Amino acid sequence: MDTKNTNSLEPRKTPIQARSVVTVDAIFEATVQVLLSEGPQRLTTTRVADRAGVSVGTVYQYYPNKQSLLYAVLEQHLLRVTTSVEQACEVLRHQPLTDMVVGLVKAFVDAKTAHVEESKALYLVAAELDAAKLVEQISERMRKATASMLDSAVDARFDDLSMVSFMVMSAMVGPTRAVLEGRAPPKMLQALRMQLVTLCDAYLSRLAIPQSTRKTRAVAGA
Amino acid sequence: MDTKNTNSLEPRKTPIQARSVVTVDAIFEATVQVLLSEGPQRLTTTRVADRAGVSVGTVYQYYPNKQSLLYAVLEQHLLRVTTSVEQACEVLRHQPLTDMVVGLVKAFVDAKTAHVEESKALYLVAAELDAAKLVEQISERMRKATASMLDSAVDARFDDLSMVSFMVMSAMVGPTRAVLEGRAPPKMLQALRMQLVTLCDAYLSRLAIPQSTRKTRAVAGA
Amino acid sequence: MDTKNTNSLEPRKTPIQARSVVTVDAIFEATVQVLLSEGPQRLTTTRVADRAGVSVGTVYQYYPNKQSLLYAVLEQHLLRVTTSVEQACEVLRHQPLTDMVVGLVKAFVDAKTAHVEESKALYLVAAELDAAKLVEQISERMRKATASMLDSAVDARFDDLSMVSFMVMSAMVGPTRAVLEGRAPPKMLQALRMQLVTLCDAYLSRLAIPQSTRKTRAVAGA
Amino acid sequence: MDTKNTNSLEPRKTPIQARSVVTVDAIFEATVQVLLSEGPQRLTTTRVADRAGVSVGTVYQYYPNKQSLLYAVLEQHLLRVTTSVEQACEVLRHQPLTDMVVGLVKAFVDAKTAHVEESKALYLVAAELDAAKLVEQISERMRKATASMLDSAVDARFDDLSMVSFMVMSAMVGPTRAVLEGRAPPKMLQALRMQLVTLCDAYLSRLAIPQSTRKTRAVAGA
DNA sequence: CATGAATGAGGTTTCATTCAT
DNA sequence: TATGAATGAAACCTCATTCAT
Repeated sequence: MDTKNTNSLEPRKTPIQARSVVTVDAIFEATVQVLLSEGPQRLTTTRVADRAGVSVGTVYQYYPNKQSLLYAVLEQHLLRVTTSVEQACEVLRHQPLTDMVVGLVKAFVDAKTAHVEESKALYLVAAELDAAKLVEQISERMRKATASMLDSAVDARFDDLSMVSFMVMSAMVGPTRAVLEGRAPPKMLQALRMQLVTLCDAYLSRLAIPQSTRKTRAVAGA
Repeated sequence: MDTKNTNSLEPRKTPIQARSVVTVDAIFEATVQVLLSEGPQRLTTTRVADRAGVSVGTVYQYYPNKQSLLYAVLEQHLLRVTTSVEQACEVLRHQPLTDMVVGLVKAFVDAKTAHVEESKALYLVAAELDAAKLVEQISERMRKATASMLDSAVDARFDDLSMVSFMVMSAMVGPTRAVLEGRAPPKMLQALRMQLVTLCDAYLSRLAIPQSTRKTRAVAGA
Repeated sequence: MDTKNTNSLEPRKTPIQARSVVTVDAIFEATVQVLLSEGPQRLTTTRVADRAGVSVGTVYQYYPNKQSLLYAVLEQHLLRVTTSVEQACEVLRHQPLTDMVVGLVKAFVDAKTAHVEESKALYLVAAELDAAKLVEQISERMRKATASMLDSAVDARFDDLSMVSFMVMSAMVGPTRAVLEGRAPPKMLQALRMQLVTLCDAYLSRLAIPQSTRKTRAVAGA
Repeated sequence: MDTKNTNSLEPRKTPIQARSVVTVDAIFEATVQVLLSEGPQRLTTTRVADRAGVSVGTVYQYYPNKQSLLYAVLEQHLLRVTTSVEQACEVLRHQPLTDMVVGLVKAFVDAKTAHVEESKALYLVAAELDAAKLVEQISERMRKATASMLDSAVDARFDDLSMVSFMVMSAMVGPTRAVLEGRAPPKMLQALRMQLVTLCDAYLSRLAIPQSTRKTRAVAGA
C-alpha cells in the first residue's frame, strides 16, 4: 500500500485535535485565496503557507505534496456541485419533466455560480492536475443522479438513460463554463438559467416517449 | 518594431531561407508531438528542441518564448475549427433550420475530432496560457458565423440571434469536450453527432418564430 | 509588502534563526571573494553559492537577484567610505583649513585603501550595476559633510560651498582611483596622501576669502 | 604569432576596397549607437550588425570577437582625447604655467565633452573590457605630454615631473567624470573648466620652483 | 565577401520538498 | 507538532561564434 506516501493525492493525516482542524481549514482556505489572487501558476506551497499563517513544513504535515492540496480543493468544489445536483435530483423524483429540468438547472447553475471566482480558478487547477479520474467520477455521479431522476418522470420515459443524462449534464456545462470564463454576451449572465432550461427541456421533450399518465399532458405540444 | 520582442506571443522572425522554413515546421510539429507524448506539464523548450532535432537556441530564433510556441499551436488548432465552422455556415445559408444544424454539427465535430489527441492536449494549453483573449475571439467569430447563417434560415426567424448562436455553439462544446476528454459512455463517440443535432435542433425549433412561407422572401425584411 | 520582491535591490528577508545569520554573512563574504578572484564578469550566483558553501537556492532566499547581491556589497563599501569621511568632517569642524584638508584626505584615502582589491573590483560593479543613484546619494552625503566642515573653518570662508566641496571631493577621487587601478607611477602609492593634500589645500587657499581674526567669531556671520 | 586570431583584440583585417571601408565605418558607428541607445549590457554583436545594416557574419569579418569591437571604439575615443591633449601640450610649450593650465584644461574638457553620451557609455565599456592596459598606455601618453610641456614652462620648474603630471591629469579626470556621469551640482557643467583651471593652477603654483626668467613674475604670490 | 541559420554552453531564477532544531 | 532554512534539479532564455550557402 502506498496510498499515503509522497505520491498520493490523499491528505496525509486526519486531524484529531481541535487545533489541527483549524490549521487544516486555514491551509485549505489559503489555497483557495492564493488561487484567486495569484492564479494557479503562481500558487506555491510557500505562498499558501504564508497566507495561512503557518510554515511550509506544516502544510506538508497535512498534505503529502502540492498536488494533494489542489486535489482536495478541487474535490471539495466538485463535491459541492455534485451534492447539490444529487439532492435536487432526489427531491425532483416523480415530477413532470419540465419541473425536473427547471430544478436541475437551478441546482447546477446556483452551485457553480455560488463562488464564481473559485469556479474559474478551479478549471485551471483541474487542467494542471491529473484530475481526469476525479472529474470522471464526479460526472458519473451526476449522470447517475440525473438518469435516476429522469427515470421517475411521471410524464416521460427514455430509451437510453445514460446517454440522455450525459447529454443533459454536458450540455449545461458548455454554456455555464463559457459564461463563467467571461466569453459570452453580457446579458447571458442573467439569461443563462432560462436558456439552459429551454435547451434541456427541448432536448428531453424531443427524446421522450410520452407517458399517458393521468396527470400529464403532452409536453412537446403538437 | 518592438512587437516581436521577448514578451510577445507573436512569432519572432519570418524564415527567409528555405532551410529555415523546414526548421520552423519541425519545431511546430515537435511542439505538438511533445504535447501529446509528454503532456503540457512536461513540455519544455529543450524537449521541443530535442524532438525537432535542433538546438534550443534555434527554437528561440523563431519564437520569443515558450508561451508563443504554445500559442502558435493553439491558434492553428482553433483557427482550423473556426474556419471549418465558418465555411459550413457560409455554405448552409438559406437552408432549412434542420439542415443547418446537421451541417454545423458535422463541421464542428469533424474539425474537433480530426486530431483528437491534439484537441485534448490543447484544452490544457489554453488553460495554462493566457489565451482567454484568443479563445474569446475565436468564439466570437464562430458565433457571428452561426448567427448570420441562422438569420438566413428559410423556415425560421429568431428574436435574439447573438444569444441563440452563443447557446448553440457552447452547447455543442460541452458534450464534445466531455467525449474528447474521455468522460462519456463509450457509445457516445459514435452517437455524438446525432445527439448534438437533436440537442441543437430541438433548442432552435423551440425558439424559432415559424415562417409560414414555403418560398421565403427577403429574410431580414418583414 | 511588495518591496522585497524579485525586481528589488533590497535584501529579501532578514534572517531570524542564528544559523541563517551565518549564512547571509557567508554569502556576502563569498560575493566579495568571487569578485576579487574571478572578476565581475565571472561572478555568477552559482559561483557565489559554491564559494559560500551553500546552494544557489539559499542565495536567493536572502537576495532576490544577482544585482541585489552586488548592490549590497557596493553599498557596504561606499557607506564605509562615506561614514569615515563624515566622521572626519565632524571632528575637524572649527579647525584651520590645512588641518581640515589633511584630515579629510587621510580619512578618504585610508578608507579607500583599507581594502584595495575590493575597491578596485567595486568600480566595475558600480559600472555594471545601475548604481548611479546610490553613487549619487553617497557623493551628495560626502559633499554635504565637506561643505559643512569647510563652512566652519576658522581661517577661511567660501563663496560657493557646494561647488568647492564638489571639486575637493571629486579631485581626490581622480588620483585615488588611478592609483587603485594600478595606473600611476609606483611611488604614488606612498605619495598619494601628501599630493592630495597639496592639491586640495592649494585649491582651497586660492578660493578662500581670508578671515583676519585669530579667534574666529560666528563663522556664517559677518 | 597569434595576434590576429580569435582571442586578439586587434581588428582582423584592414579593409582595402572602398566598400569595405564603408562597412567597417558603419559597424563602428553602429557600435557607438547601440552603446548609447541600449547600454553596454544590451550591446550584442547581432544588434550591432542590425543597426549597421549588415549581417553578424560581416561583423566577424572585421573584428575577431566582440571585445575587439568594443576595444576599437574605446581606443578611438581615448585616442581622440589623447591626441587632443598631446597637441595642446605641444602648442603650449615654452609658455607661462597658467597659460599651459588653461590650454590643457580646455583641450581635455573639450575632447571629453565633445561626445558626452559616448564618453559616458565608454566608461562602462572600459570597465567591462579588460582595457586596463589600454587605459594605462593612454594615461601614460598624456602624462608624458604634460610632463614635457610643464618642463618647458618659462616661469617654473618641477622636482618630480612624472608625479606632478600624473596629479594634474588625474585631478582633471575626477571632476570631469563626475560631471559627465551626472552627479554634480547643475552649475558645474558651466563652471567645470574654470574650476579645473583653478585647481590645477593652484596645485602647480604651489609645487613650482619659480624661475626668475625675464618674462615671468612670481605666480603664487608669496 | 556576405549572409543568417544554427549552435549550445552557461547564466539566472524558481519552487517542491526535506529535516535539524 | 511546528518551524523555516536549506536544497538542487530543472526550467527558461541569451548571445558570442561558426559555417554552409
